[in-house]
Amino acid sequence: MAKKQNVTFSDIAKYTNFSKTTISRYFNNPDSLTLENQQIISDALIKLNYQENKVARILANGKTEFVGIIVPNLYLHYYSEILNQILLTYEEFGYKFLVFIGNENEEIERQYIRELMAYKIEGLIILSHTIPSRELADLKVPIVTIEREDTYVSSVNTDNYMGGIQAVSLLAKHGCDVLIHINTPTPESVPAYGRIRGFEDFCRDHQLPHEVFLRNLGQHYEEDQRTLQEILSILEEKYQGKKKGIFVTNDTHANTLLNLLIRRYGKLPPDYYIIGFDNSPVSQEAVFPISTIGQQIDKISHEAVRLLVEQMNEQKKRKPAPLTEPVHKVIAPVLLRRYTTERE
Amino acid sequence: MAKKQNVTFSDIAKYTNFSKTTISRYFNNPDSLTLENQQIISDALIKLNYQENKVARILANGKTEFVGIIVPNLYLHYYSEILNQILLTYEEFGYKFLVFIGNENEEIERQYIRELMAYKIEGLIILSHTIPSRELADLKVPIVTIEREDTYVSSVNTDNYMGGIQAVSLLAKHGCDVLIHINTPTPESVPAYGRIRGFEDFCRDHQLPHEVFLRNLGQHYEEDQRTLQEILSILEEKYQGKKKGIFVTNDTHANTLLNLLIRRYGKLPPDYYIIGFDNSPVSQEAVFPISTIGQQIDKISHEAVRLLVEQMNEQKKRKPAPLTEPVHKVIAPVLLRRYTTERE
DNA sequence: TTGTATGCGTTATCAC
DNA sequence: GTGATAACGCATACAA
Repeated sequence: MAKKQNVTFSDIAKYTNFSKTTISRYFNNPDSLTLENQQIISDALIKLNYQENKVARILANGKTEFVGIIVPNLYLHYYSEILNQILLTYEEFGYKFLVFIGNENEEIERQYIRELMAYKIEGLIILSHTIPSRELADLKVPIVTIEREDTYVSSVNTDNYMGGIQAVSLLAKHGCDVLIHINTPTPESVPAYGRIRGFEDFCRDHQLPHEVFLRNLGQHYEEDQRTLQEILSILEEKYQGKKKGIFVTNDTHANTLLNLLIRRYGKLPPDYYIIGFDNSPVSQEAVFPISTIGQQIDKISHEAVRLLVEQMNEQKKRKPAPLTEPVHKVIAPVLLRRYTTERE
Repeated sequence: MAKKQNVTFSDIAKYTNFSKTTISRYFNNPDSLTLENQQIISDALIKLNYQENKVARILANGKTEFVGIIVPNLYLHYYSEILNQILLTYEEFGYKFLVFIGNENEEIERQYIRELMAYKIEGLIILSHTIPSRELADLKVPIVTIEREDTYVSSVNTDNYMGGIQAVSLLAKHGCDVLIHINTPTPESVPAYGRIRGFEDFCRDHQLPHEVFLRNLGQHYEEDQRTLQEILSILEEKYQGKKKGIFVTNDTHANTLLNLLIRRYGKLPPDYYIIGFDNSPVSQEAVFPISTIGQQIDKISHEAVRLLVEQMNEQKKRKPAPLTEPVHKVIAPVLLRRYTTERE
């Protein structure tokens, strides 16, 4: 028996002696049919083995239910977990996600965006840092960014400033003699800069001895390790005998630092207090669980999609009233005390 | 000035005094136009600010260039890295990816697949374990699975058997008195079962004392830690004074085991040799770098997409000749010797 | 409650 | 090298 082409509304209409319109209505507004006729069509669908075609539907009604996502990478747990949580919102909102990895290349990312636009995405979520928000705002699509420069577009970010305060104040409360912050050089326009500001403001306000190390980290593990070892050597010499409270800007680097100490001393020496940021798995799975400022990734992701859905729904109205001002949502971080600050 | 609707081929045709057909050709077969006319159209596109609409193109020519992916989760680095590598193949092959998180729920995953089919995906990559390959094979789409039961569908897997052999033979070469394998209960149909077989075959063939522990791992870190601690207690008692070579089925658990030893002894005791599996970041970032059997995730992912593209291209021919037999590709793992086996 | 006619934006077929 | 016309499969205004 020759393989038939795809079954369409026409076939079903012919088979059931209804019109295509009625078949369409069966899917989009079943209540407008009699129960009896619903049953007839329902049976026909099974008999003919109908497979719906959403592409045709898109062309007809303009709603793709596609959302584009551009992530810098999935190597960092933070990004993969954000993506994880975003994808899970399909259950709640029904949007399908077209995902691209950013490549850190502006021109390539522009091409990705063009491609996404060609597929008529209804909204866009951006985590990569390359394209300025000024440019993103010009795209005629609702946009939400997460933890990146967001002057001209809506966004969801962790309250990094509060996180910085929480971290350093915990260290201060434990009576550390000197407060250290280790971070990478961060532009002030990036939300994560708030961690540095929070740290510095707190120390200044409370007149506490402190020092900030800004070094390029995050390229390769071995390199990061060397960089952190250098910082450690400086600390050992400069603050010998003092109780050192170290706020590291993420758990991965906090873990590297912890490991350097353990390799040297077989334990975490009593004059070191460490706290990281993110609550990524490594903070729990370290030899000694690392205190950290936990980002609520589930909330961030959910809020980002919710915000986007809101704007996408607005677009679907007869007379859409797009946002006049970008909306910036801020999610509070959570302080998690673990061994590296609470071991006495 | 009123916002115009989307610019279409009609508008361009009108503007340039060509027909829609010619505009279409400009995109799909530019060489069939004179250079002069190409220029005219090219200018018009810019002047009118044309944005291409691939949805309409899909409806007309049937090629969506969509590939569906179902991953169990992105929490495990293995999965997120596979996804990462798969997404990167966009550069090479141009396929767009619609990604779903599997949820470990058969019925939900079936719904995801229906949704993907409704969007006329050209191919499907499956990493989740819930739906039997027998059922997957019935979908009228090219399919490739990765590291899961694959009896009736094409697949790409690591050579787990060889990996098991490599791991245990390294431990044996170091003169371990007893060889231990820690794993979760694994059905024989899952490729990862090869690790157990490799371990057992090697030990049997060389008549080496050995023991396999099959325990439920991978739920929660604390629980895994308890389970591994129990195993450790057994080993300490049963094989006291003996040189123990332990092959753990993944790096995460190998790291947990290592941490338990370090917390107790402040170092890795000389009678313990440990090797993991996967070469995930944690194996490098552990206090002492963990030897491991590295999965070549880049190769696995690339090969999976390549295999899929091959089948998708076949489908596009006038008279497609689908595979009569599923193809099973196997990627060799790589032995990585690090501190936990090489520290003397 | 159901049907008719038309449109969505592109590609394919067949002419010229 | 270019054009007219008919698909592709569904949704929607309007009519009945």
